[in-house]
Amino acid sequence: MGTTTAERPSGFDAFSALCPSRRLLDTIGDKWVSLAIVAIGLRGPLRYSELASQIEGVSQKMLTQSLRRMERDGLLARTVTPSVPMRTDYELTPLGQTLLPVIGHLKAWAEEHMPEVDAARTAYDSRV
Amino acid sequence: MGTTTAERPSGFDAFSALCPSRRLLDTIGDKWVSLAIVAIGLRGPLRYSELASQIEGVSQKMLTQSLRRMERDGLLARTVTPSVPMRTDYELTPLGQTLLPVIGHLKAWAEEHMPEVDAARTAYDSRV
DNA sequence: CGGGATCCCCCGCGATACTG
DNA sequence: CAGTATCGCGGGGGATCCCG
Repeated sequence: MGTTTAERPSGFDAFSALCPSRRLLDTIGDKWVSLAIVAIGLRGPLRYSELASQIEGVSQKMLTQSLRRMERDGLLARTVTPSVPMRTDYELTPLGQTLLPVIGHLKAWAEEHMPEVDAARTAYDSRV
Repeated sequence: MGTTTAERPSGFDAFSALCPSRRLLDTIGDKWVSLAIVAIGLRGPLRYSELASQIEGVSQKMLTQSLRRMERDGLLARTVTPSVPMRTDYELTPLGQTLLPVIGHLKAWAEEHMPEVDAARTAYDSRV
């Protein structure tokens, strides 16, 4: 409020400590959330176990927790098929789909610029 | 390596647990890193104190830590002017500038879609 | 298969104090 | 002004067990 940021037509500003958009920014920037969005977005609806194997190294707890939060935030839809054994599918909602390209670029940036970042680190570490 | 992800010309894949790009993804998705990138990118070179006031609620420790990591990763350049009192300016490197639009969209998405997310949360919480 | 519930440990992070 | 160093705790997150 006090500090004038450029324009923010939405009325939300992540620079503000108490603005809810800051929390949201933190959520969508999360590692597991990002990978889940991209995985589901690229591969269509995915089952829980497919997500777990796709996102290597994610613990059961973190995966479930992330999926729940994303469902609550309206980013993805959960469909349970009560067969035996049961089956659960996750897919992006229209809202989640608008986030896909954004996060897709983030992940792509990390993969594309890894060599440059590595070089920068080596240079930085060799100094002093 | 085992699981085939689409294509990855770079050879890096954040879905892989040990791939360094996963750590990088985690870094650039960080709240403080994101806000710092956007702040510097939008306002030109900024001094330490300007960043601190711009990014409300960030602690000295986290701000310094984030800036150091970003400098090491080649995302921003640090210029120290040894006057009295001293002065330090941070600006984006060319590499950091390529990241700016990506993170800018992330922050913008959070601010623009906050109402929809809020509505989704209310709907979710009212069920059960 | 797709989770929920618990335990527990580690360290991220804030608060505080000091320095060039 | 722009940091560094240290302490202390809260909770994020892994491991484990169990259930529908």
